Amino acid sequence: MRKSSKSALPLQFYQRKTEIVARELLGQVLYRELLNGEILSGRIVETEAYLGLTDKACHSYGGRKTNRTCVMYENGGLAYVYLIYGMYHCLNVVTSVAGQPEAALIRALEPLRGIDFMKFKSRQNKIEKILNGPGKLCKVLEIDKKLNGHGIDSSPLWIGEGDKPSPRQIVKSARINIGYAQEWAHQPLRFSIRHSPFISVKPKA
DNA sequence: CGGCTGATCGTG
DNA sequence: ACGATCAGCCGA
Repeated sequence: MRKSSKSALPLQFYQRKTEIVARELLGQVLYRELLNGEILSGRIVETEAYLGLTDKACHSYGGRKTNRTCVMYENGGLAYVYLIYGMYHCLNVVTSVAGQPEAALIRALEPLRGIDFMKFKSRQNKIEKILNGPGKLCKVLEIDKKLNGHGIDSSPLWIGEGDKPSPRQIVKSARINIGYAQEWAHQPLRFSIRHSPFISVKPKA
């Protein structure tokens, strides 16, 4: 009997302040059911908050509403998946309420279920390096634009309860690779689990 | 370990 | 043109 998505977090979880959601996503578990029925999963260890209209690093900055970004304008709880650098995808969860185009980027996971298969697929034997980056986790979990707009509370892609870190285990730091965002570049909008070997980039001291 | 580079293409 | 990236390669 396969795990159902009944354990998924309710969509209301995402319809709150984006920093809160990004922080509380730490420790929760992302599930992906593949076409062949296989279920892969990983514990979220690193996220980033993107704060919409005023955030120069956010795709919806200044109210940009395009084919790519329009899902961010929906109510929280949908997947926002986009292509980056012509070759990778990034997975976000839309946060806040309709008209507030904000999202939380899932940056790294601790592999849980389907580890052998994920090792094989990523040709990576070190468990810490299988899902430690937004592009890598999308590749291994087969997440692409076909999942854009998918409700994150049901198969084939959902998030369920996991082992949450204590408040003191949560590290806030600057977001990665958004140097162009000027004063927003150094805002502490990245959340990670302290000392986790599964994160993408170690926060500075 | 840290820094640099090319790959590759949808979006604006 | 450029990017919410990554693997590979280089030098220390």
